[in-house]
Amino acid sequence: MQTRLVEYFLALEREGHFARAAAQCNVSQPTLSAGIATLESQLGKRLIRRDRKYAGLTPEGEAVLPWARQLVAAAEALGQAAETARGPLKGELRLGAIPAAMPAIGCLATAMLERHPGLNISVRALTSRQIERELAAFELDAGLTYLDFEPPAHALSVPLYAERAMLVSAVDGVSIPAVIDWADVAGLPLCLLHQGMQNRRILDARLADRGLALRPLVTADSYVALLGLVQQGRLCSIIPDSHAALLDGLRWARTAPLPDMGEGSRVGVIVSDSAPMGPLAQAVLAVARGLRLPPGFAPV
Amino acid sequence: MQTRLVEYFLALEREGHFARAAAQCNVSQPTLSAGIATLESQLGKRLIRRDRKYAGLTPEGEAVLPWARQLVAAAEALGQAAETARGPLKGELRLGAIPAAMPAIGCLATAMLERHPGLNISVRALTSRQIERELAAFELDAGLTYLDFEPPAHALSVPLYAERAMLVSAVDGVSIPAVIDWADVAGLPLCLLHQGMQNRRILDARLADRGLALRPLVTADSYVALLGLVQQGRLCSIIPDSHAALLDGLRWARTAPLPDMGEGSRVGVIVSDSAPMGPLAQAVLAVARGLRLPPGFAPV
DNA sequence: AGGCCTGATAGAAGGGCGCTATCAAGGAAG
DNA sequence: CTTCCTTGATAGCGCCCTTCTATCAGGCCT
Repeated sequence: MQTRLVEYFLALEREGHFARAAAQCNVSQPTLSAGIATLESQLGKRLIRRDRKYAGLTPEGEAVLPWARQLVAAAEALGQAAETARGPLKGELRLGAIPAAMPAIGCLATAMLERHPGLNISVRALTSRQIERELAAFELDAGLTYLDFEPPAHALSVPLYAERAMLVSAVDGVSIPAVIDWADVAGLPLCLLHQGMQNRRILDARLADRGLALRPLVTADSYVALLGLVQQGRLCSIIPDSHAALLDGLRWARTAPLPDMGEGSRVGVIVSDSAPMGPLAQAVLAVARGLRLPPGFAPV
Repeated sequence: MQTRLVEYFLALEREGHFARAAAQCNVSQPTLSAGIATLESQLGKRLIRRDRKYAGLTPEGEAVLPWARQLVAAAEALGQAAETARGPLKGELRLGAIPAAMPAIGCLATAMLERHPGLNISVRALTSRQIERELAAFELDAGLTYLDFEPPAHALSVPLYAERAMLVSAVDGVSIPAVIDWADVAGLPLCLLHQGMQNRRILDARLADRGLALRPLVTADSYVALLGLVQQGRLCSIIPDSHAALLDGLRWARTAPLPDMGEGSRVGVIVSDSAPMGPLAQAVLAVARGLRLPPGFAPV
C-alpha cells in the first residue's frame, strides 16, 4: 500500500474531478486514474462511483476515507518527526482561526516564529466548524477558536484570553445613549455576522436567555465588512473587544461597552488529540501556554 | 513513502535483529537491509544505530516510532474497512485479557463468533500494562482488564462485571475458620499473584487501607499455578469469584467468601480511542454492550 | 587460525509507476 | 444533426525502484 496512491484518493475526494485532482498531486491525469485503479484492485473493492464522470464514493470509499486521512497524516508526521527530532522545527504550520480571534493570531504567530525561526506559517480564517473538521481531517495543525460554547471534540486546548463584545458606531452616525441596556441594543439598527458563525450564535444565545432577539439589517461574514457598513453611519455593530485595539487610531469609529453579560467567551488554541501529537502541535501548545498577550486581551 | 518499508522498520525495532526481522516480513535479509537504507535516505536521517550489529534506535528513530505504528495501523485498518464496509467481518480479532478475566473471555469470544461468523479470534493472557501498551501500539484490537484501579489511558471502555475476591483452599489442607476477618487472612499461609499483576496490586492496596499487608509464601503469575499449589494442601490462595465457577466440579477445592471489601473491581472491554475506530473495535464494543454474562459474574 | 554470526554490497531480473498520445462516451451549442 | 468540448480510460513505452542470490568484511568465540 503506497501512501502516494492514498493521496491520489484523497485529492480525488476533495476535488471531485480526476484532472483537477491530478494537477493538485503534480501528476498527469492518466497517472492518477491508474493510481486509483491500482488502489482499488489492491483492496479488491471499487472506491469511486463513476458513470462517465466522477460521481462520489462507494460505501467502501466512505468507510475507507477516515483511515486514508489517518494514513497520510501519519506519513507526513513521520517525516516531520524525523526532521525535527533534534534541531529546529521546519516546514509549514497550518493555523486556522475564527475571524473574531484574528487580532490574537498575530501574537501567536510571531511568538512561534521567534521560538522556531525555521517555520513557515499559513493562517486561514475559518468558522469554528471548519476548524474542527479540518483538524480532524489533518488539514490544519492547530486552530484558534472558542473553547466553551460549542466545545470542539477530540481536541486538546490551551485557553488564551476571554473575549467580550463591544458596540461600535460611527462618530457622526447613529446616536448611542450613554447608558444602554440590552433592549436598547436590540432596538438599534445593527449589522452583524451571519448565523453560520459561532460569535453570532453565542451572542444570540445570550440574548435569548434574556428573552431578546437581534434583528440585524445586514449580515456579513467578516468584521471588515461590518466596519465598512458602520463607517457609512446608518448602522452600528457588535464586535469583539480584541478588535478594539485595531480601531484605536480611527477617527470615525467610536466603541462603547455593552451591558455586562457575565463571563467572556474563552478563546484558545486547540490541536487534534486523535493521534500521537506531532512536533508542530506540541510546539504550538507549548508556545500558547507561555504566551503573554498584550493588554486588551482579558486573561481567562 | 511505502508502507512496506515502515513495516520493515517496525519489525526491526521489535526483533532487534536484521535477519530475524527480515524473516518476519517474509523477505530476505539484504532486502530488509536495503529497505531500511531507503527509508533512512528518504527521511534524510539515520533511524538505526549500528556498530557492527543492531544497537537500538537513534533519537530520530525514537521520534518516528509512534508515527510508524500509526501509519501501518492506518494502512491495515484501511484494508479492513474496505473489506467489511458491507458484508460480514473477516480477519483476525486480537484480544488481550488479564488472567483474572479469562473466565469471561469465553462469553465475549463466543458472542463475537456468533455475531460475526467470519472472524478468527486470538486470545492472549497479558498484564493490564501490556494490554495498555499493545493497544497503543496497535498490536491488539481490544482488551479485557480492570477499568478503575489504574485506569487505562486513551481508551474507550464498556464495563462487563464486577469482580470480588474469594478464598480458596484444599478440603484436607489448611483449616479455615468459618468466619474470618482480614487479619486472619493475613495470617494464613498464602500463595498469590506477584506484584507485577494488577489483581495483586488492588488486593494489596485494599489491605493497606486497613493497615494490613499480605506476605505470601509463594508468588506466581497464573491462577493455574496457584491452584496447583493450593491442591498440595499447605497453602491457600485468593482468586477472583469469576474463577469459582470453574472450580465447581473439583473435589479437593473449597472456596470461602472473604470479608466484604466494598465494591468489586469493575472489569470491562477497552479499545484504543486514539484514531477513528476500526470495524473490529466497533464490533467488540457493540457486542460487549449487549453481552449477558452468566450468573457468577456480578453485574456492575 | 578457523568457524560463526553480524550486517553490507554487487549485479541481474522483474515489476510498478510515470509519461505522452490517443480514444470513447456524453453533453451542449449551432 | 453535426460539431466541439469535457471527462475519464487505454495503449505503449521508459525508467527507476525493489527484490533476489551470491558474496564480502568485521567481530566474537573456541
